[in-house]
Amino acid sequence: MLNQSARLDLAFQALADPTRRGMLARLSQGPASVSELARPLPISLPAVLQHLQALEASGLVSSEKKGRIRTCRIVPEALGLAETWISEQRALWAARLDRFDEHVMRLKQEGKDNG
Amino acid sequence: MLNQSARLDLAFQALADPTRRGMLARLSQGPASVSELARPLPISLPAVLQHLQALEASGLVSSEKKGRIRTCRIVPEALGLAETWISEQRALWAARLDRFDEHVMRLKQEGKDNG
DNA sequence: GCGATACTTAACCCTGTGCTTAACCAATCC
DNA sequence: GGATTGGTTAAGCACAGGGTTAAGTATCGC
Repeated sequence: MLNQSARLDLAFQALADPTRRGMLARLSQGPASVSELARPLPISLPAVLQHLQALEASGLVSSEKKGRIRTCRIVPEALGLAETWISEQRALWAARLDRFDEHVMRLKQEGKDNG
Repeated sequence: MLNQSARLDLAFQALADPTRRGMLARLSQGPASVSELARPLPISLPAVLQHLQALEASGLVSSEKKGRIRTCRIVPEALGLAETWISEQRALWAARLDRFDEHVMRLKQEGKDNG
């Protein structure tokens, strides 16, 4: 079992590559086989496999093999983890900014009082 | 000037490390000096510097030096880019899921018609 | 000025990532 | 059943990432 932080590592790392984001974008329009994913890409099939493994390790994508073709699909919940982390950080930051605004206003007020 | 994809690369890559996420979390509560960022971390100061450089390269953090201390702060807009990309993907996926639901319903309907 | 403080740079090490080619296995197709 | 298609594994290579120590530079406080 992976802890939260390790899962975020894998998710963000998976997202940090344009090839993998491209594969993800393709998959967000529907399932695809490995060769379908590879077709638009300028790299070899084994390279695509490795990217796919990174995506699966991160939980962003799942796949299953039937006959000789492997079908890949997006796992939507996984993106939620990353999105949640980001929006939490933004919330924290926003809360601090609010306090800072108050602080600035107080400073301005003092400026008026003294000038 | 960096294009969108390169900026996403840097942003997600910066987020893909627990040390950097920790620094970011610290900074979301307010500006800090380099040594303040380093204090809770089990690594050397140069290592912290390098993480800081990664964060600055991604645009997530900015810093300025005054006297001998460098003060680092979050750049809130930068997180928006990453968040936007994720939510766009989710929107695409959701749209496809809707179409899939329709499809399933149509299939069910046909099942009823034939059975 | 002198020592302590706060970074910064440089040089290096080890591991991980992204890619390749070559060879291999397993389902289809004719 | 032999060729083709779809995927997989293995081996190897180049380079980037994350860490170290050691040595430098620029304030600050006395």
